[in-house]
Amino acid sequence: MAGVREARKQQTREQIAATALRLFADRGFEAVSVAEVARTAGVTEKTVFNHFATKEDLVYSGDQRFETALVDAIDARPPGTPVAGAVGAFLLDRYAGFGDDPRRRARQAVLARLVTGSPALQARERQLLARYAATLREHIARELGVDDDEDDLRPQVIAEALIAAHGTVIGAFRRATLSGAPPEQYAPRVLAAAREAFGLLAGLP
Amino acid sequence: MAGVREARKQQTREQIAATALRLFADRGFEAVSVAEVARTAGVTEKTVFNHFATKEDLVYSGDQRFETALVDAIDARPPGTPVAGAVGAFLLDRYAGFGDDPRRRARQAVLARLVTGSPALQARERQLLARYAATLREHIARELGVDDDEDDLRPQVIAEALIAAHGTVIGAFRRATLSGAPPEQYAPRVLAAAREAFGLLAGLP
DNA sequence: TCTCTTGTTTACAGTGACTGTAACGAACGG
DNA sequence: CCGTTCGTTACAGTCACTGTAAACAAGAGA
Repeated sequence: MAGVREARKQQTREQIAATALRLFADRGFEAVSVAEVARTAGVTEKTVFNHFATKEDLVYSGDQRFETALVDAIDARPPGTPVAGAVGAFLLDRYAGFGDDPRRRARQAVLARLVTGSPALQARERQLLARYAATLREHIARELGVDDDEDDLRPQVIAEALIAAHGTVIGAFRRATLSGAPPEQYAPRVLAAAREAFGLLAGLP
Repeated sequence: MAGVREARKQQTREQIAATALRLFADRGFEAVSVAEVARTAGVTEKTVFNHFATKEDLVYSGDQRFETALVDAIDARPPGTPVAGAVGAFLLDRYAGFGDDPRRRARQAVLARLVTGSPALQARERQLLARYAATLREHIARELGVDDDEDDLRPQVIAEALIAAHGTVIGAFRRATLSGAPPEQYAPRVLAAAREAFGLLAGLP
């Protein structure tokens, strides 16, 4: 099971994703066709779609991690802590570490430019956020002792409000990143704004 | 300017939209191609795209009305009332009138089936909600005396939370509609849930 | 080592949403 | 009555994405 085959496959996948991100960064998401990504990566177009269901997935190939981290944070919260509070703390902690790693920060900058320039990627992002919210809802429903799929909308509203705040903060960081200002300057400001934003929702759970 | 031309154009547009909705209702959104809509409506595919930018727009052709109603409700609120409260009241009032008109209710049922069955339409709906939220944000920012485009994220978070609650309620009505139960039965329950949901956000502005 | 199976990639053909352009014809304005 | 405007058509093309069968290399078993 320690396969040469699996390794090759993974390698192909990463090769494709890396090529795609480079091309997109150079010329924009819409201006590069999947065919060109495939050609540049040295594979067939079909192979690209065997690895990535949509063109947008080429950009959001590492999204699974965030959701698992979020769920882990919820499951690891000290007993008695409300889910909403744990989520807020988790997110704020994550923002605080924004751009510690320069490589990561560079990647964020590229992503910021891509997403702000592409409606398709924005749609994809909304879809991701909606998925996070759905996951969150289940956890909150459990905590509140609400039978999910019942007529109580509070879990979903709380979940969506938290995720909306998250999306808003992400957007703020993006705008700040694109402004060209040095991160040391804007990071504290945005972080303070994020704290304030989540403070609004503190009374929720 | 009282044109025969404009009338014809409008007629063509409505003819296309009606045909499309009928076909979609019969066989599902994805199963009907734009080419077929055009053929059935007696026009060219290009004409369809001259009137509707995307296939999804064929379903959401009457969306503008909601946004203007929302804005009107905000502008018409009694002085001193917070925007968030006015919006909540406006939405709750709207839900209360849900399905008064049988024709409207039938249309809602069709839409419910279409949207729950089509990821593309769900994406479109998220986009619409995001636009509403953006509009709301501007109004809330003005009320709070916040320079929009500044580092204060509260207006956007409040706006998105309200719109998220709206989306949640819509979804609840959809699920109830699709359950096949009579509206007299589920409407009060969902309405109560909606009140509770907006009650959560009452402390916001 | 030989062989049979399994899984990844390719070649190829096709669908469907959407765009651009030039031409046609009917309503408009004078 | 005539030139212009504008909605529609005909046509050709791009691009994301799918299905299928064949090529080929890796894994498992004898």
